Amino acid sequence: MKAAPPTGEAAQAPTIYEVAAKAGVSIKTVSRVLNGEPNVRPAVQQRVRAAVAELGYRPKMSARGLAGGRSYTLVTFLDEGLTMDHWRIGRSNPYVERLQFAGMLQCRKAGYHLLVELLDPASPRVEQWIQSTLAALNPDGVILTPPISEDKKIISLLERFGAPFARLSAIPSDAACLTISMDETAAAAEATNHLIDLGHTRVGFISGGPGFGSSALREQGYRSALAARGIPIEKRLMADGGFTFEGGKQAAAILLKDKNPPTAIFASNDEMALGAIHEATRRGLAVPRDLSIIGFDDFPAAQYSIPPLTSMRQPIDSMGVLAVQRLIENAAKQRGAPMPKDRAVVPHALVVRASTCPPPRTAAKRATKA
Amino acid sequence: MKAAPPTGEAAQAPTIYEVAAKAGVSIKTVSRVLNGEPNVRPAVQQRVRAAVAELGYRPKMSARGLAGGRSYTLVTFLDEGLTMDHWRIGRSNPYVERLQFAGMLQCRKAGYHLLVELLDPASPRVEQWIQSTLAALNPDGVILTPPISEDKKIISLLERFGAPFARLSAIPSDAACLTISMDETAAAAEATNHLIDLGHTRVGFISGGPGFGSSALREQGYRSALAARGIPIEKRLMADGGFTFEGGKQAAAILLKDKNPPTAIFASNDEMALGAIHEATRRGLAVPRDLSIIGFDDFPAAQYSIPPLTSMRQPIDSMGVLAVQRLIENAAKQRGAPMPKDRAVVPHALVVRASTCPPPRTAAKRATKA
DNA sequence: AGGTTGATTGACAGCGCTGCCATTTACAGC
DNA sequence: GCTGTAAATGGCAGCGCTGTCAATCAACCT
Repeated sequence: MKAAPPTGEAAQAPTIYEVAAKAGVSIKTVSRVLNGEPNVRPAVQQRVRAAVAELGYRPKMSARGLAGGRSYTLVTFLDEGLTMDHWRIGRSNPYVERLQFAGMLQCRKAGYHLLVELLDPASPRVEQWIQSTLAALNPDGVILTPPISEDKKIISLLERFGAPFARLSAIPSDAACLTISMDETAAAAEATNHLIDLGHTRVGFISGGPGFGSSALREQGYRSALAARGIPIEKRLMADGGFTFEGGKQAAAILLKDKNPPTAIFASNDEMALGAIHEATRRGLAVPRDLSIIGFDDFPAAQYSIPPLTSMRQPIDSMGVLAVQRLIENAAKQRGAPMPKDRAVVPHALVVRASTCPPPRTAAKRATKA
Repeated sequence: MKAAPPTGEAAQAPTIYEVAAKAGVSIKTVSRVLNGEPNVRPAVQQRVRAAVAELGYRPKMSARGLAGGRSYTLVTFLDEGLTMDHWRIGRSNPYVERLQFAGMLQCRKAGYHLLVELLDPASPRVEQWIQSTLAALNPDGVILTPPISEDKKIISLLERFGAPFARLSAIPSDAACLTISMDETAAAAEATNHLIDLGHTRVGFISGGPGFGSSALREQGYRSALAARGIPIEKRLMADGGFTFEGGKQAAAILLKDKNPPTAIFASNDEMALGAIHEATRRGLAVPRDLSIIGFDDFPAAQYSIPPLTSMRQPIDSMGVLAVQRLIENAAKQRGAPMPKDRAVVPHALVVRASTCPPPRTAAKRATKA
């Protein structure tokens, strides 16, 4: 009487017409209830919900996307080169894994879906690629992971295309987007202080590669912590590890073969810290007895290393959840509108495990093999 | 002249109408070219492709999905409980990670997208949940991972709903679907033989939990290998590790505290093998000198353990690629039709690293602490 | 040359939903 | 009781594509 299904056949999956018929309302009212729009009497809402439940109805994503402009989809862009490298050598990428999963769980709560795409910022056709990808997927929001989250070109492209996006672990810029990160500098300083508090004065530092904004920030934290304690900053106590396990190993090798090696090393991510432990162990140094090592990020692997790694936690899960939340909120509020410039700082925390302790009494006692 | 965009305004993203106008053909012809349908003159194809390239056009997924019934989307179902457990304790799940990534890469090639969903087989509303999820997403195919791939109920549900699906690492059933796996039994036998060939006669076995079809198969391979060599099968040389690190540790503890402990252990997955190494080391046993340990799966972590783990490779990447390929082929051939019952076996391979070697001369020489 | 077949193309109707606008209904206020 | 206003609904036109089927065109027969 109110509305009839256009198809006279028993459909495989129920459509909004069936629900409307069963509830005795128009499809538009069903739509209202489903989308939480106001001005539907409680009694009617109940009837609709009952019909929905009975039919096991769920609106078809593609139909919603086509009609409403909202795709109920969020996309995460990963750096193609970085990801493929990880992939080839069979290393997992905890950052991506945690982020993706946390994001997915959060999306689920809102009936959203999270897609993952690889993006090669160096490709000559990035612009075209981004445009067509956005067109095809029509995502309600985009999540940028490092190092892409720091890429000026990508950022301005996304801005130009008017896509709401969030940048993770990045230095705030004045782009119209949400930037989510921890206070890298403060956290790095705290990590360094942990070592100093333990009694170390020769504290080595392994930095990450350029291209990652956090790299510079963490180094700055290290420097400022030393400076604040009146400890001189020595170039020979610093080496680059490019944020990789191998790089960390090599950097540690350089630091440790010095005539006057550090008694503690702050590696600016866990992978490098693990590499450093590996290298130290290989050289016959006991960690932490002979050499304390602290990492950064507190990736899952940190708790299972030997010895378990002391690290500064970067709350990736929270960042993922927050990004998803805000992106969805934005989409719900004003479809298609870019996300207003904003900044969110998530709290970090020192996680003390077994890879750090006070320095050995006599530094000379250590036996350092070539 | 042939076709005009229905909207008189400059759209944000180009639609098929713009392309058609620019190429001077009807939208249907553009559609044909884009979908590789036959019967379009080469000259016309070229014009269309040029227009597509110039505009950076890509068909909108939702429109395609709505109109054609194909969503260009594949869904992977993960076991909710298992996944959440991994998640909470901060362990990564290499199986899922590799599968998902390999699948994603393969999807990309065909313009497809891979979604990941959590499914709780124990929920009283699974049926409803699956139905509505399939309705909402309308995926062109579903990938089932263990232990869900073994779940009778889920399988029959999927069959009933007519969704084409692939089961990974599962024992073939007579459901209308593709079953992809390695020859678990043969592989397990080969792993066992590797140990026997090395000279071991007391070979322990750590089994996985029930619910995983591969668990029984691997144990069978172990048994048959021993039998084939005339080595008696002893209950005390076997323990259950539930496919987890902790379980592997505990199982190893049980095996090693025996009066006449094994000189080698075959753990039926890498996680347990790593746990076994951990336990052995904790007890003062050197791996592999005092105790050889072989794993199964050859997960990425195997190559980074200390010592690097000898393992039997399960080609998860290939399985993911294959599943995606076949599912897409099926969708292209006959939209909506269930996948014909089929079986694919992917090749395994022994990867010898440093955790296995001949047994010690005198077993009594070993010092086994409680 | 007329007819026939098959290749090539276009017209058009939806797919299932939401946005916009019209309509109806419910309550105030006077 | 009668407008005025806001709350509740319904009607309907698409969103951008693909499927179906009809129309056109070219080459091939007899």
